[in-house]
Amino acid sequence: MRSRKSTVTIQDVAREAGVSVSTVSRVLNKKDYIAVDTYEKVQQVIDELGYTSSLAARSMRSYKTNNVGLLIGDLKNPFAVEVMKGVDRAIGDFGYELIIHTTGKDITDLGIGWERRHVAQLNGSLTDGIIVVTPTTTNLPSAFPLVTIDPHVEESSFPSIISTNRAGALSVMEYLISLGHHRIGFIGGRPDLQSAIRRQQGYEDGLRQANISLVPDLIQSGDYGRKTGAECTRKLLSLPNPPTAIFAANDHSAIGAMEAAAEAGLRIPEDLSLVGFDNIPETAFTQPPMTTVNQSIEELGYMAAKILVDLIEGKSLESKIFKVPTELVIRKSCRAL
Amino acid sequence: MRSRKSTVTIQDVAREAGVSVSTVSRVLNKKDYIAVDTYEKVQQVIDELGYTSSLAARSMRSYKTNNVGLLIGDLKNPFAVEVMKGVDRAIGDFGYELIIHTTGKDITDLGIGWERRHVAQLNGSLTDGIIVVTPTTTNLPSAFPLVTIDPHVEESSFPSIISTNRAGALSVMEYLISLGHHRIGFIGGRPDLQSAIRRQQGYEDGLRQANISLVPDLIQSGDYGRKTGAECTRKLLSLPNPPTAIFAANDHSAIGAMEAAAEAGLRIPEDLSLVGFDNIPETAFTQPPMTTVNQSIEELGYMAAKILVDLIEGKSLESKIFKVPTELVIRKSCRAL
DNA sequence: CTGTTAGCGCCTTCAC
DNA sequence: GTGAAGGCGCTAACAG
Repeated sequence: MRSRKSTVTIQDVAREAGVSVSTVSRVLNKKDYIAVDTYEKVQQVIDELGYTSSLAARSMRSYKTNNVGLLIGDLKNPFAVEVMKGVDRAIGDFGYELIIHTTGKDITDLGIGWERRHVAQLNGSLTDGIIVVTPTTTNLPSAFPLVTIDPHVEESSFPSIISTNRAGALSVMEYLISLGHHRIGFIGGRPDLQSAIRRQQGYEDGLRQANISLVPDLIQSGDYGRKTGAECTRKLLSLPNPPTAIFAANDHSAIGAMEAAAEAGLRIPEDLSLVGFDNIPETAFTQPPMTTVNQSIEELGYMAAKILVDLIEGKSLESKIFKVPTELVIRKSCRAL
Repeated sequence: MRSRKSTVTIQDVAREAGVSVSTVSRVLNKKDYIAVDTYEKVQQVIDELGYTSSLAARSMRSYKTNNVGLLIGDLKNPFAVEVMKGVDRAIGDFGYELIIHTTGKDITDLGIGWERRHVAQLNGSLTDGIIVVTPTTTNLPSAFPLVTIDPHVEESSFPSIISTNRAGALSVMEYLISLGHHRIGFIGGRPDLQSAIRRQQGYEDGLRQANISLVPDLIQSGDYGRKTGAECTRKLLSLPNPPTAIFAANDHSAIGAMEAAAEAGLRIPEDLSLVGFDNIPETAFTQPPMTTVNQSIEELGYMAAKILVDLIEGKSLESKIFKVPTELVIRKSCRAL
């Protein structure tokens, strides 16, 4: 428990400056007219005492905090971290500040209600609006501006920003098929994530579009992890009729696949073509550099913040779903058959 | 400006449940004895209305928020992001929640006072204590628990966690020298950062310890950036008597150095040995894999949080400076002469 | 066990 | 121009 008075409050400033609290409040908010010397006097005392108004008290009264909230379940998730960077850049551009709230716990350890709780906790007091990253529920308070990024559920009552995972995966398939590949293996991601589902859809759509029939054995379900990527690859390679190319649903799996291929004595791209997804920095340095899909997660965050600010400032939105494009990055892990 | 009543408050719950606000407050805080049926009734209303207490109001009264604050100037700094992950993990372990505050602006655009302002803003209202990453000033409010990570200034009035940059750099030098290198180039980091200064000290100490005289030409001052790393390397290589090994103050510079070496037709490690610092993921994938120093920045964050929690809970500290060890990671970018 | 009372620090009327 | 009073949503004392 903390001692009662250790922060300097507006009262202290008022007393020291010999004015009333309301006068101090006025100079703080630079509104209303104030005598120049009063202003200067107060300002000086503020500096002397190192006074700063309490966010809590202020936001309780003023209903406008100039803060944007960002709710992240789990910082261990690199996706969330990347989003955060984008949001951070955006709020800087738009003149807001950012409050990120996390629990440090594994998202799976938290009850269902945590998102709701945290949203309510921030909104209506500390922040003017909130961005929620990959919310697992639609049941969120709707009284305040709220934007979701990559929601798990298809239909959301809030504006949401999503990455064009399906389209990105499709472009991978088109590329691979244009190179002459027909037997293309797929290493799936975590089945509970929308992104993984969409990427697999893209894989299947690509096949369908080229009239190549889908071979269930060629689809392995992974978990976005490196080790699992390697395992899936081993299974794929031990097939009686192994694939000539493998599309991994994310770069980590793809790196695992690369390792498994090396173990099996296979050269990339000569003996096996390989494509990842995400364009994480490591992919530029693998041997050979990996062809992958850049999805600019950071851009997702930026756009979310931009839209939230529009919402806060009362602008009307053109749409409810905003898509951030993905883009194939061709490097050297694939070859034409 | 927001409409007056869009959040459901404790008052609403009280009215709906037919009890007083204090009763609601009691069931919220699970203290004091309450009749079971009253408890259930209130709890039910809370659920129905989806009520959540306002962080702002609560922390204004209770002086204990169970939140730890983390002040980060600039999320573009990977160091800060890594620290953040460690802090996040720690607060999860210790049962706190985390509030991160950033401005999204370039740290250089902010006045000197920003850290002070933000600390005051969080502490004394929202958080029970604060961690400040690489503070540039000692002039911080001291009324509340506060821990700094890698402060720019040598002498700090707060507990600080620092990385053993000097020792890590020294171990690099010992390694290089044990390999028979005498002409060792150094690519410095941003001179305004303590870490950079310390690493350079380690370089110089290593030389001194082995009785190798310091050659000013072999020391290039960089900025932790990849491009600058390449430039410095070009200068180093064009010396009449070029170094046989280069120690770059961070991995990004080292990767730049690798590129410059390739340009010059030099093979690593055959023609030039190279060591970086930080152990960023990319270094495991460079060609050849880079020898570097692992400094576990994440661990810095974890320890900072641990110490802050001790402080908050009134435990006494053994010391004021806490060091997190660094460790040489030997890969394949160096060879014996 | 529960209601009443008093603020936490601040901003916003409304007077003067 | 400036001060006094009221209340934002909540918890902590004190009665009952």
